[in-house]
Parts: sequence; C-alpha cells; structure tokens
Amino acid sequence: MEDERLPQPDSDGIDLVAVLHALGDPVRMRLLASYADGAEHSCDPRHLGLDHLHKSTVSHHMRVLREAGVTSTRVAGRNRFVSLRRADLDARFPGLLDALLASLAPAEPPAAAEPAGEPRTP
Amino acid sequence: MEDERLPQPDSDGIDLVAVLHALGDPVRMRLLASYADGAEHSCDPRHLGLDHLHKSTVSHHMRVLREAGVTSTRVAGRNRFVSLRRADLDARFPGLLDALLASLAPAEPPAAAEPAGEPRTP
DNA sequence: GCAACAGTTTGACGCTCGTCAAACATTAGG
DNA sequence: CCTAATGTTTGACGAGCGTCAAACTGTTGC
Repeated sequence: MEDERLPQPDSDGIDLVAVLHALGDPVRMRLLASYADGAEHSCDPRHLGLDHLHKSTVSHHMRVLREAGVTSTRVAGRNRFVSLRRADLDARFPGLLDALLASLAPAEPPAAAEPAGEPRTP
Repeated sequence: MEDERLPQPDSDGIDLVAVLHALGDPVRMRLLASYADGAEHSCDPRHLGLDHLHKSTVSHHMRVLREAGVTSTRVAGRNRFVSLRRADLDARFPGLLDALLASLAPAEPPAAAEPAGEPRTP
C-alpha cells in the first residue's frame, strides 16, 4: 500500500460555501497559489513560503482545504503529497478556479521588458 | 440629500480574500443570490427569504458584504437599497462573479417543463 | 534496534463570528 | 407632536477559528 489518500469529499459532495470559507483565509489562499502549478507538494512550511508558521498550523490549514474538497492528499511513506483537485472543481464550479488563480497572480504578464538594470526581486 | 451611500471600499481596494471570507457563509451567499438580478433590494429579512433571522443579524451580514466591497448601499429616506457592485467586481476579479452565480443556480435552465400543476414558489 | 524524519493530533489560549434582544437613530404619516 | 416604520448599534452569549507547543504515529536509514 503505497498510494493511499486521506479522506476527502467525493466530487459532487463539494460545497461552494465550504470552498469559499476555506479560501477566505490568507494562509490557505497562499497555499492555493502554491498548488496552482498542478504539481504535488510536500507539507513542510519551508517549501511553501510559510516559514513563520508552525508545522501543526500548516497541517491544520491543509486539513481544512482537503475537507472542503479543494485539495487531495496522497500518502507515500512518511511523506504527504498535496495537490489541487482541479478537475473536480472545474466540473462542479466551471470557471471559478480559473478566475481565482487569475485574480491572485496579477504581476507576471509583462515578461521582463526592463533593461535588466536593476532586478527588482532577486 | 437623498442619494447618499454608506461607506465602502473603493474599487481597487477590494481584497480577494476578504470577498471570499464574506461569501463563505450560507446566509451571505443567499443574499448574493438575491442580489444577482442587479436590482436594488431592501434590508427587510422577509423580502429576502430570511424570515428565521433577526433584522439585526441581517443588518450585520449586509455590513460584512458592504465592507468587503461586494455590495453597495444607497440611503434614501428611511430605506436602504442594497445592490451588487458587479462592475467593480468584474473589473477586479474577471469571471469570478459569473462563476459564483452560475454555480449556485444549477436548477433553472430547463425553463419549467412541468405541467404547471403545482407552482413551487408562489 | 534506534535515532532522525515528516506530519498529525490534542490541548490550550485569545480572538473572531453568528445570533439574538434591547436600545437607539432617523424618517414618514396622521 | 406622537406614533409607526426601517434599519443600525451595542452588549451579551456560545461556538468556532488560527496559532503554538508538546506529545504522538508511522517511516526511513544506519
């Protein structure tokens, strides 16, 4: 048994209000931004830009996201791999995830038109 | 002075997390559904399908929505007229409102194929 | 085995939230 | 004026949330 998943609501059991409530927190929104790449992520706060938070706090937030149906957690050995349930969310709330992710990443499109004189975010 | 508005964040001051937090409550989501028609609505619980709630509770919920930038409240005499800030929300979070409203009204498109035997919502 | 690792669970703390009830404006009508 | 109508504000209460710290579970590697 190397591919078990932590308990989560099934696709049509995902409730919109529960999703919005889960996402109505800055930390969990940051987590969503991390998961937006579609890849699997560990739970270590340092891998998530959340150094300032205790690991039990991060664990709590990830449980909230999972129980709301936003994420899925795969258990492999002593690691947990968390990923976004994009297909399920898109099926149940078409366009919602796209709108959310587009809204929280507004500082990217210009693609570095600067003359490389002073990199602003090294 | 008959067209004053209660304090509200200006368009670019609307925060996504605050909006999601405001909408992460069943009562406020119901209010959003009522406001989806774009019209102005009174604050009376009985006009909003919220008979079971005290008017002060409804007043509180509407304050939360307004302070999050979701709604706007116009004061006219002893009435308050609340409406959705659709243009501002669409400008700041394109597609979000449409996705939300589409997701919470999944029982309408068939256009009443019933034999009109029992009108469900008189 | 055993110690280090990756997360979870439990308990505690302060803070916020949703709700009601009562008191308080402010306006409209007789 | 006095009263009714429409909401808002304040105070109280219980429930839930976000955070940390410490104890715990299960896994990997030596």
